[in-house]
Amino acid sequence: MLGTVNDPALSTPAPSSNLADYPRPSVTVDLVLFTFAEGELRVLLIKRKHEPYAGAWALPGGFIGIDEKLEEAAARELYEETGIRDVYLEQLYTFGDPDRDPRGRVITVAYFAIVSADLMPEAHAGDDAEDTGWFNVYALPQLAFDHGRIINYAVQRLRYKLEYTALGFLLLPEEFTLSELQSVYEVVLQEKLDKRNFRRKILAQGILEKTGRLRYGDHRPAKLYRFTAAAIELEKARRRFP
Amino acid sequence: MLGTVNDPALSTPAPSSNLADYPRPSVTVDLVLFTFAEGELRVLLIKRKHEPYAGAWALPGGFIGIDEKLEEAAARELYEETGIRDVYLEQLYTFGDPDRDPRGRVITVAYFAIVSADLMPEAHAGDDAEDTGWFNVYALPQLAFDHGRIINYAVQRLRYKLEYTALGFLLLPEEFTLSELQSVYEVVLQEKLDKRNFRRKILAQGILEKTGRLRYGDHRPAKLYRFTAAAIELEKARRRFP
DNA sequence: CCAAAAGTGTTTGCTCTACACCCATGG
DNA sequence: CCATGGGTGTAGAGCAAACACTTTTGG
Repeated sequence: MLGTVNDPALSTPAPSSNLADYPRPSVTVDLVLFTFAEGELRVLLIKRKHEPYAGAWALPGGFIGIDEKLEEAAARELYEETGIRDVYLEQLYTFGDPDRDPRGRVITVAYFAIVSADLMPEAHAGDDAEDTGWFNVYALPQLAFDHGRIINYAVQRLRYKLEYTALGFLLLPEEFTLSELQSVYEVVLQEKLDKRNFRRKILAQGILEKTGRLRYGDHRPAKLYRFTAAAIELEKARRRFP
Repeated sequence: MLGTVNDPALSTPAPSSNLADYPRPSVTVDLVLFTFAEGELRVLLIKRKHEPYAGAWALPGGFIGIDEKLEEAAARELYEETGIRDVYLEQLYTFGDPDRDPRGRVITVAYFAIVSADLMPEAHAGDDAEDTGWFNVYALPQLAFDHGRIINYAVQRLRYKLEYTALGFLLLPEEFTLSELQSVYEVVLQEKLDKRNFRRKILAQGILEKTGRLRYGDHRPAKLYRFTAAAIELEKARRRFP
């Protein structure tokens, strides 16, 4: 039999169906962190410093601590590898095919995360990363492990969330124009939307308010909006797949 | 350092960021298997033979094999513990709080499953179970571990699936009356539906066909329907959260 | 013939879609 | 003054909800 019961924090002596009777896989968390900047839907990747796949781009993530909740591990790994904190986080899916990692059996619990472009502190590479970068979701480099598949899955989830909830605001800065918001929807859903219908629908939900400020650009200035505090609380509480 | 790399099927020698450097949790799969019988939404439970929680009711499940896909492990455990095979199966959520199992760190990947009442062979207790039984979801006994929470989560997912897909048929026998189908929706969604609107909507989808047979009961006989083969394939392929 | 479940249409309001022109500013 | 994106309303179609009575059988 391989391994031993390795949790010092728990006391019950192991009885008949002993954990030690079963080989144990390694378990990691990986994060798909989205943001929206310069008209692109972007995902955060790190360049791996170590084998396997040293030098390849991969999702931030790592091994769970033996006394750590899964979501805590996800938040910790993100912070350690990139310096980013306080993002919207929810569990995505668990990927566990036996051959997904050349080192052995590694099961990964993938998390889905969103950060606004303006709250996004400059990502900086942590210990396990040579570099970090934001990549356009529709133009990704070759990825380590099955991370391409994980990102595809996360993009589907994001589309779904945008169609059925108002979580789009998490991707944008605090203030934004309606055209910017529409652009988020168009880029994520990959379809063109009618301007008048989009505005009517989004305003009818009563979750936006004018900030009173204007964005000055090359031409006619646009009114700036923000999501109301009430709407933000409501959406965060809702989480249809917590 | 605890443990060793324990996957004999894979060959790459472990390089720098070694799996052996991290303590490994145990990983199990648990299944929430639903069916619908006698007007009740029911879930399959087994009575545990071993500690911890010996004698308590729990979800069928067990440790994953080290070379086994997660979904395969779920199907295998279900078969071993109950003799049931060939069910609709999809991943539900991964529960991994550090204190959810008194034996130590055990992460469980929960699966969501549905079987028709008629295909359901008599469940028989396997090696790890003293007994098995179908329980009304709305009248459950005390459950082992965090299995109550897992079932709640699965019921939410089932409601969701019924509202947005036509997966209700998986819960019923091959032939059923429209009133029986409506009753599935009412019991799962916990709301009363209008008979005429329900029938119109479900028939408009074009996924049902008359079998030509009738169900004779106490009173006026009801026409029997089945789902068309095309509709079944379509729904299985769709899986919005695969 | 009575009890009980099966079966059947219409009206109304709401939501979604398609669609085109004027406005305000910077250069 | 012109180029550019910002901003606005309406008509028609399709969908969802409310609502009550007749039919068929078993006992």
